[in-house]
Amino acid sequence: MTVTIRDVAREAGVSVATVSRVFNDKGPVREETRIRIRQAAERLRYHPHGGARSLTTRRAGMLGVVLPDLYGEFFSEVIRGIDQRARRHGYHLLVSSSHDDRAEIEAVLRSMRGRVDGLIVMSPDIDAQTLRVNLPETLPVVLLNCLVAGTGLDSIGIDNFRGAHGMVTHLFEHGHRRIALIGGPVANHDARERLEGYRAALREAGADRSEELEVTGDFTVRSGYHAALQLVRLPSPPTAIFAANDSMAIGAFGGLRKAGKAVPEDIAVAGFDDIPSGRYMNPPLTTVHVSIHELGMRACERLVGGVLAGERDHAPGEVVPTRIVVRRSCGCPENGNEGL
Amino acid sequence: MTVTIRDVAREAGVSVATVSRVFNDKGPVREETRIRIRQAAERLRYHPHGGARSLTTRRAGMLGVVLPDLYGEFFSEVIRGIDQRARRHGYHLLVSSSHDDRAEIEAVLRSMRGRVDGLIVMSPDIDAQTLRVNLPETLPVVLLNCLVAGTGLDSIGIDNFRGAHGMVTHLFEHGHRRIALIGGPVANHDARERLEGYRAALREAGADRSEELEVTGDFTVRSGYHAALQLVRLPSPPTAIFAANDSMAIGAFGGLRKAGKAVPEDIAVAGFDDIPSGRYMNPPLTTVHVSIHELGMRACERLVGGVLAGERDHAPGEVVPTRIVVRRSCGCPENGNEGL
DNA sequence: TTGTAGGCGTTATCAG
DNA sequence: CTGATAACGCCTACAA
Repeated sequence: MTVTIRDVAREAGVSVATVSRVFNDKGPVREETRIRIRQAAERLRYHPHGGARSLTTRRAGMLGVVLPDLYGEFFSEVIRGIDQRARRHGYHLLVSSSHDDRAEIEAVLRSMRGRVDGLIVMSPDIDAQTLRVNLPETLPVVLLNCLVAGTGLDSIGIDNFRGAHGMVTHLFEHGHRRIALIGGPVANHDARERLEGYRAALREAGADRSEELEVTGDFTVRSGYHAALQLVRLPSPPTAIFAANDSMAIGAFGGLRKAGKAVPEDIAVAGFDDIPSGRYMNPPLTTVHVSIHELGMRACERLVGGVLAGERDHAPGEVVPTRIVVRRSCGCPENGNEGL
Repeated sequence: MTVTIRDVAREAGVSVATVSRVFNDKGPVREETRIRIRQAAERLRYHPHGGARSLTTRRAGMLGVVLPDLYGEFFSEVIRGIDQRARRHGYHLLVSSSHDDRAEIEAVLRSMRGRVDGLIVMSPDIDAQTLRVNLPETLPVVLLNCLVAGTGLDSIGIDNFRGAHGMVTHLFEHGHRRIALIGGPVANHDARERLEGYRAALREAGADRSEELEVTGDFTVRSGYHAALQLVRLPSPPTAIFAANDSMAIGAFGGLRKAGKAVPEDIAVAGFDDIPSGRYMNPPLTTVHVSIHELGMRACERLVGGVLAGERDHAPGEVVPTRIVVRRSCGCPENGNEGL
């Protein structure tokens, strides 16, 4: 059916070993026969079979990426970061979304076995135990934005606490006393850390803290919209809203507009993530910048570093820093040139 | 090193064949031994080796996706659409960005060989000839948004001409006589079709047509920004701007704001693609809706249909339709409930 | 119901 | 420089 190395060998009148040498630039081959083999291969339209190759070399040249979903700018960016680094090291990406379904993620992990040299897993809800059971011990893994609780697994994440803490403090310093939070899903790791950062900042600053100021969303634009509506209807509404991600902040824009409130004149808004479209909003969105792209790159470097070097002594739990980007939506004087 | 089927067989005191049967639910196995094998496998933490398996079964369970880049909402959406369909059919995705570098795309294609059961290729600039040469004949391929010119390759794309034509006509019908275009890269297939749609509509309507109204961008926000600036400075500036994609339209928003022009009061703006963030702009962006997600799904279905059925008689060149979505940025009365 | 053996397409080790 | 040949990990007739 398919044309194999054997066919080429026969066509060129040599052994398979020699053909293999030619296609791998390994070992000596007389120039003359090399050419003959190349020609034979071309004539037959032969292409080496990657799968078979990796069976013998014990190297797949492939990195697995498991994400909860493939939706939105965050994932797009993280994949891009990983990919960029991966190809630099000669790897391809095997991506898969798990939809956070436990059975499905197990299936995904199993199917990765024997196809990838390493794995980057982002699955905010899955417990690390499930990971271990479904993976061969020898497969290097880097966790992305997950709980690390005691597992020996390497990981990398965002400095959520500091980011949220910093933003809330910023709002406080600019006069806001009632600062509301539109939080993410309670089960989500990042969301929890951002919530804690928010609370800690409020506590330290001595600002209002009440349950009614904490609304829970699910990271979607829609949920931000509704949350904002809910907040403005409060007897004593907030003067500032901090959304746990940009999508919800953008949704909040819509809700506030709907409610006849101007941003930032009536209510200040800030987000988290710094997704690309945030800066093109009107007003441009103040947010906590996370270099998602860099997060992906670092995760990949970490994995490849581990794979190649077989190191086991990274400090597990690397955290990438965040940075506050002040644009117009919080009504504070902008501190940089974050325009076009 | 790694634990293989042989180890399990030994541990359970059976032959490899029996172990294989258990793991594939194929052929009869006594319940008792089945359990014994399962336990042995668990004890040894055995996981079947996908690569080896696909070597014998001649099925990789994997679909290759080759994209020019992984940047932005378009690619994110298209991958998502493909993935959703792929997993429904039991396939995983092997994604790779080619960066439109000819040498690199060849490397990618070669490395896909023997790892995937089919390929979805989006590479607006690569000629189909390059594809053929670098791929085994037997590998099913679906082209995405590419030139199809005579190649026997299956393909799917967007109805760019009709979309652009429709939007320009819409603007004309609402009183605009000087309608500018911010076009995409000349080498890009979609961009060319959109340009033609724009010109045809202008011609048919009898609106102004002049070179100065056609500015070339590169599909980035930044290029839209500069293009808009250039257009407003014209001696006789346009009353409407049609950008060949949403990103450039969003950039145009910025440029017009900078120039002190109000959208849509001073100048109407429309885009193409209907990326998610467009609807959260202020004003919300009028655009040509393309179901990118669906584009991905259809491409995948097409591929899988071909792979499974071995059909060779699709009508090649399927085109997914577009739809005009009127929001506030063009200043026309909205025709639907495209709000939140 | 289970085992044996050949093969999937490559690479790698040794002899020639 | 080149050629046999044994892996690589698994599946699948065919035989028992």
